[in-house]
Amino acid sequence: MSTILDVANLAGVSVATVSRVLNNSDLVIDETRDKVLKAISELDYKPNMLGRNLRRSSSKVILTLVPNISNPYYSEIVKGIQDTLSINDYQLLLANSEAEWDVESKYIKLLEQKLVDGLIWMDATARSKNVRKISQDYPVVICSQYDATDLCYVSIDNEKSAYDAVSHLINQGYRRISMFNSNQKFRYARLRLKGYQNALLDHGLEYDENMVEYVEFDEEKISTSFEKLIIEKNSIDAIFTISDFNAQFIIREADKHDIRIGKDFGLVGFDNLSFSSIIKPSLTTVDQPRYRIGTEAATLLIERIKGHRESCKQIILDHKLIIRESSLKSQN
Amino acid sequence: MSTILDVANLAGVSVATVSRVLNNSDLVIDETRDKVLKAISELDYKPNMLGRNLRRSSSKVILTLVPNISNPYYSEIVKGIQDTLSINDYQLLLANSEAEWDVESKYIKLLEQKLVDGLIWMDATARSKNVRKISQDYPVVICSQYDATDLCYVSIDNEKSAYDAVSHLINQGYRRISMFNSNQKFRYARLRLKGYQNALLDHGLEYDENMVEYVEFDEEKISTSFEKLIIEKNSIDAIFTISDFNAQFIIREADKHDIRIGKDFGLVGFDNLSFSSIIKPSLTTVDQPRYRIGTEAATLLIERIKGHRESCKQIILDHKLIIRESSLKSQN
DNA sequence: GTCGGTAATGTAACGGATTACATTGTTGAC
DNA sequence: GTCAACAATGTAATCCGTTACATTACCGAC
Repeated sequence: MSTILDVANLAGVSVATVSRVLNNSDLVIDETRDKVLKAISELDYKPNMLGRNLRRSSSKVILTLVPNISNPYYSEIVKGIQDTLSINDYQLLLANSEAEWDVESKYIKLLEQKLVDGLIWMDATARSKNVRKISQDYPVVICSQYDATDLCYVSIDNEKSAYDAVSHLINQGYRRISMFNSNQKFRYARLRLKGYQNALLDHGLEYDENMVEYVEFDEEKISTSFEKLIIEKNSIDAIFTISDFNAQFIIREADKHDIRIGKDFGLVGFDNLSFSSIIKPSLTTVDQPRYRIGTEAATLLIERIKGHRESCKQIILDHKLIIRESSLKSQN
Repeated sequence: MSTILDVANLAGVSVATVSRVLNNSDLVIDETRDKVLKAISELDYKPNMLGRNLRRSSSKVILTLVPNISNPYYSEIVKGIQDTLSINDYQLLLANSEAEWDVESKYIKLLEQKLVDGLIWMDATARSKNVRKISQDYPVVICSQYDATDLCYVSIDNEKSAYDAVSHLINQGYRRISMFNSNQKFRYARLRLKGYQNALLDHGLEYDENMVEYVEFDEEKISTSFEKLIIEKNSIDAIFTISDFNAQFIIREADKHDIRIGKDFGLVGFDNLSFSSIIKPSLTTVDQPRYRIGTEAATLLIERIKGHRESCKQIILDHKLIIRESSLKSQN
């Protein structure tokens, strides 16, 4: 593996000149440049970024932490991030955080250790204290809603969107509405729970904590929870679930039990994943401007890296309730 | 941002000693170690990996190129990779290659530039020549089937698996079988096309290139292709498609046209994605041992990095045709 | 012909860690 | 008491680029 010195020697110039050629400085006359380029191609020389980055203390690489890359919700956000970064000459790398602090913290080390220049952190599960600490010390943008003004984040209003979804079910005539939530380590999960509670209370319904199930993104747990609520309690008539991803499993379960979703049973999902319009019944869901979340986050991050301290902003984008078949109610 | 020198000064020792503490050398007496550790925590010192990696010329980071992270097919492979790497003290980063050489080549630079130690390259779309060149020069494992013995790869037998799928349709009684393929830049797509052709010929059916559509993973194109084949030609009675992902859209289209899949129309997908057992009708598909593909690839890569030149192996894992409702045929 | 200015290139410090080798200090054998 | 052996620590070279500053060479103006 050849180094810049090898190139310099072969071309008969100094390393400085080679470096200038590499960095397109206009201080090199064409003749010299040609000699250098010839040497570079002859040796098949590739600059070692470890050296360059050490000197520049920057890598032009951004890391995005995704709790679960197999959840299509995130991929559209990532696309937004990718497009924005690539325009700005940054490269994007992804890491699957599994939504676990142990994993998250390992990847955050890449930031602390200067291997990446910045971090877009989706649905951080770390404690607020940790999140705050890290994002004070390094360029970080969080994709989820926080209440602090000293953090950079992009999100929808999770509480309000859950409120809207549940209110819709109530307005349709459903009364015993369960929530299939995800782990409370997710801030969005806590916020949406609040929205669920408030919607119930505001419409004169009682909040019963036994009606909330915590199921993660796991088919089996959903099946168990569903049976428990349906069979043992035999009383719920609708579910608001944290993700369309879960909703597909709920539909399947309902089917097993001959429960007709969109007729005697209401279902509202979240995220407006592509299949939600395709499955039967089509799924009422809350749409987030996912691509835009990505572009905004990337833009914010780049500003922060450039050092605009004042760029620490909080961006809340609009959500939209998309009403489809699964939340209709037959008049009986 | 403090450096190892700051720590050394504060602790009243040399940088060498600090480095020894950092690397758990047993050449440091407890008293000194304590002083150093105290200084480290006092300064909140984090070793700069750019320095360390430059010296060690290794980053302990592996890159995996995924054509499309939103395709759940890849996520299970990634999980296998992740688990294996993490046991071996490597970190995994992902990149979305969009299955485009322009993007791929940008990320491959990270390898050439020593920012990552190795690459797992899924469904490389680069020309064979490029793939071969890169994988000769750097530690690379390819996840897809190649015919060369000088490459490291892990895959199923794509040709055989397509052959099996199409033979199954024929055995069920379907005769006018179309293939919805993806872009021929994918090697697996070319191999599966071969399998499709051979299955037809071996069963005395004619191969008609107009029966093959190239649709990518795009709902709209699928819709167009479907209508073209169904309405204009009004003659196909089955589809073998390259991915379950596409199959879901085909099901939807068929529904629009009142075509009863699993009765008068056969459909076989590929990959056995989680939803394929859930949708209606449930989908006949080809299962690949995805997690295992990941673990094998990661194991191979680590061996290559360790320098076992002889570790350049080709691994072909077993596939399995999973027969469900979508390929049944009513007796009429 | 001399001088100033500038264009082109070179020299060497630097970034932050690791580590071979050098140094110091301690212990134990004789 | 001397010396070898080894433990603990320090010094400085090294990894590979970048870039401030130094140097050289050439030009035109006077």
